[in-house]
Amino acid sequence: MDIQALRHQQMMRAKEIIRTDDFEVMPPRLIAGADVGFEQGGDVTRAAIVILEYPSLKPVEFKLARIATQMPYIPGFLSFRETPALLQAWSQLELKPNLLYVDGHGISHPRRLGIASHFGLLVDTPTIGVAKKRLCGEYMPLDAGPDACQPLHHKDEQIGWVWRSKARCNPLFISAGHRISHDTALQWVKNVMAGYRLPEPTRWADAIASRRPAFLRWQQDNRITGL
DNA sequence: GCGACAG
DNA sequence: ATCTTGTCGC
Repeated sequence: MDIQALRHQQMMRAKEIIRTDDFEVMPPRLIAGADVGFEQGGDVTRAAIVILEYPSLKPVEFKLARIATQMPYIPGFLSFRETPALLQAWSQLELKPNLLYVDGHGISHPRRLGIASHFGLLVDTPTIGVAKKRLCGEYMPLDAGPDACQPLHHKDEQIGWVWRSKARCNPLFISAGHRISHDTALQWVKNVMAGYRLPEPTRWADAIASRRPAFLRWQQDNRITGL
């Protein structure tokens, strides 16, 4: 694989990212979370996308895709590794969300094309990047308390937010993905929190992609009750 | 040259 | 990311 070519592709596609609010529906009626996991020592990539209703935050559909892993993990090039599986899960969905939360960075990326931005561009849908670690940029130390927030900067521009979503937890790195502004991205993460460190769409997608026991139990229960 | 480095 | 038990703190 040619990293130089991928870097060039990122720089070109980053120019297509829309950083202003562009919701088809405001507020969105359907939101979604996307996450990727791995099996068998990394040979198999597993992508989950889950659709939730807003504002109830109840899941109404989910799809899981499994494909052979395409590429190794290289910081800054995550989307080339995870996007193929995500696209497959996306294509199987019967419902399409008005807003999608992606596990990883959006424009808070060295070339402004993290996985949330790249995937948002591919499926032409508003996206928000929700990452658990910094990839690039600098920020002022956060207050100890909950709800502490600082802008994330890189090369003299704001690329996102560092926000403590829950007391005594490490902060989240929130950034615009595609077709959304900084402020709206942060606002819509706050709008879908339910008392945990991660927003609900991300939490559900993670539970599905990683086969969490809590999700397997939920799935059993709802087959019986018919959801 | 050295350190940093989403998932 | 994934492999995994107990443990500390609210």
